[in-house]
Amino acid sequence: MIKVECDGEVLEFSNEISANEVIKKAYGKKSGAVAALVNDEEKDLSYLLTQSCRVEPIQDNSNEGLYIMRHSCAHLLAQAVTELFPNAKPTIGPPIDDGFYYDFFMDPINEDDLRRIEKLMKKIVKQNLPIERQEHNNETLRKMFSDNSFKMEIMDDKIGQEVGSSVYKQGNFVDLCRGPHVESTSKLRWFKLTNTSQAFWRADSSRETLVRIYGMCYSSKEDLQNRENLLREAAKRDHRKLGKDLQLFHIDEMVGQGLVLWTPRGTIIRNELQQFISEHLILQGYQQIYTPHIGKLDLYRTSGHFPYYQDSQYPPIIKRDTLRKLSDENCTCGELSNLMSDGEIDGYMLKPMNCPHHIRVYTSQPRSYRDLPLRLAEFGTVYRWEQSGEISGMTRVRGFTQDDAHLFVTEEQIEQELLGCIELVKVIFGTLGMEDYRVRIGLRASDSDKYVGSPEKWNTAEEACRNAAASLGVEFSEEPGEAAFYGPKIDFVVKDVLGREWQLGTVQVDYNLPERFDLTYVGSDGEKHRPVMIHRAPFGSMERFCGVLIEHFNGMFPTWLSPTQVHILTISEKHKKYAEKIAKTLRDLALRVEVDSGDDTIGKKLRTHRKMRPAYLMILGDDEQKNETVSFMGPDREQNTGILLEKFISDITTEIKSKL
RNA sequence: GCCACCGUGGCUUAGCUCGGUAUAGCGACUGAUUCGUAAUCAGUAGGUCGGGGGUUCAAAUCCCCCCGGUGGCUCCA
Repeated sequence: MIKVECDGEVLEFSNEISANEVIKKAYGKKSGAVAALVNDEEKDLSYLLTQSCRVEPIQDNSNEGLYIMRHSCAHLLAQAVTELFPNAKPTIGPPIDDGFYYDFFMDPINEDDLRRIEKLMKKIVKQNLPIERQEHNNETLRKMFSDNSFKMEIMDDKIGQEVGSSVYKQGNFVDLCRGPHVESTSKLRWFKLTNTSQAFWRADSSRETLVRIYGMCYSSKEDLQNRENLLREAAKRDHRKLGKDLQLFHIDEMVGQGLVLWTPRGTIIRNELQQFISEHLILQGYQQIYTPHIGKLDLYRTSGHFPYYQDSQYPPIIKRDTLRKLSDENCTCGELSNLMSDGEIDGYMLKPMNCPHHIRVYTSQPRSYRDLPLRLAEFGTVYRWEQSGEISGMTRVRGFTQDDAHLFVTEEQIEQELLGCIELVKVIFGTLGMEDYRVRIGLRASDSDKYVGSPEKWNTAEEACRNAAASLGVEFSEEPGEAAFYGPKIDFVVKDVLGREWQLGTVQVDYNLPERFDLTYVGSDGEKHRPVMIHRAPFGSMERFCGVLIEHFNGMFPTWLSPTQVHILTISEKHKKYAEKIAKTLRDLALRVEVDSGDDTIGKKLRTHRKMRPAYLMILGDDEQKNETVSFMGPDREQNTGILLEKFISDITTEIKSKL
């Protein structure tokens, strides 16, 4: 007698019975179950219950259920691929957010192949092939997959020599897998293959290159369509598209990859943001500085950025005389590079970060404990040679301006100063309504020796990071191994419309550079002490932040940020004078105003100007002119007719001042 | 950097499979119109098809190289 607890009731069976039968009995035939939870362990529906236990269904629309379906869908993909491309070797195929992927060792495929594969998958779904689990010992498994070195490698690592494991079979396709899976291919109706890419076996670029095929998979047609709609909508607010449409920035192939040209309208947004930050810097006791865009190689030899990070830097600038001399001596590029690394040749480098310059501002004067914390801030432009394939719009570029600052502090001041930094980030994100961000604390990896600074100092700094994050009531995650080699950090990560995460603000503790530059301050004891540095950039970079902001606001910026705040449209040309008069009044108040008194119809003008998404669209005609009023549509899209100009002015200026 | 795909006037785009110097709309400009809430009418200008090379009597169309973009991979001190 087997007693099975299911849906709060205890059912009794005289013989062993499958989880599926029990669930059907308790929940009916259309339970929506794709797998079962047997004593809290995920099992196939076909799993045979041989003794008393608890059973619950895993629904197809639950996170766990979707995960299982997506995993099964990956198998379905592999079945189709191996049928169409018999030489393809399946490697791994996990479920991911919204779908799945599978990596194959095979020749690259194109879009047509992808559609052929998808078609075959649909056919297999219709065939309603049962998906069966089989248990095998290690020896048998190795025989089964002897022609697939990748699967063999997985077995070497994961399963070891002794233990047997399971495979799943559908039709003629068998895959090494611990499951569970849906019971039949017919359960996998709502999927779509999305794209292919190249990946490396074990994410190691020195290993085999694989063809990765991505797909999405849902439990219902509606969910799949919703996802497709979401992606379509997201594409519309892509900052690269809006940046072009709204004339916010331009990236020109003649200027160079990843080099942003800020157009007049985009520059307004950037300036407003910088102004906003500057105000808060003053409140927090920062001092702003300017430093040049280049520095001597020696500066970066001291900081350690040269020659070690050469791959991600623009090549150095060598003096003309030196180059000429070396050229006369038939010096090769390799020799030149060595001479630079050795310090025998000097030159200049575009700065890949601002810290060394700021450090030299620190050392320009003797410092005492009374000077600390010294907070030096700069909107500093840096240049990094990002891989060409990584560059994208404003979010990943080769030249960008950080809202950077370096705080030189005593050991005891770290926590207090971290707190200030986080507060600043919080104010900025709060003002802009960016509530959907996460805080990540990067800590040491326990097993690595790449870190500089004593373990005691690290403990203090890590604790300070935790306390800073916690005391502000921000939710945060601790991630060991995410720290920089020179100190722990707090990162602020936001998601874009497509769910991709972007790191924006960052706060980092640094024990390394003070050491390398031999920074000191005189303490109250009259002795020299080593300060600690804190790097922080609440926006990260102006480019990335604006890119994310464009998508966040869908191009409809709050009035204080809007490149053009009021667009004045006239009903006919005879209202031109009145429009100019209103425009002048508003411009005198430093409002950004555009006037369209052309001969288009009002309908046409509305259509044209709405495209630029100004904060206010103002319409002026006979009624307004006669009564000295204005009519407008504001950010709320509501029509306001016959409003006194004074009222409009007081409302819009209040709105701008309070950054609503 | 790697794999796949893409690149036609300011923007969107037809043509490319089966080679014979390019299609339309928006925008711009000119004129008419002076109009009350998502496209007034007519006309004009503007491209040699991302760049270079090759095949050919002839290339936007076929081949090669390069540049740029998109999606991923890898990377992000």
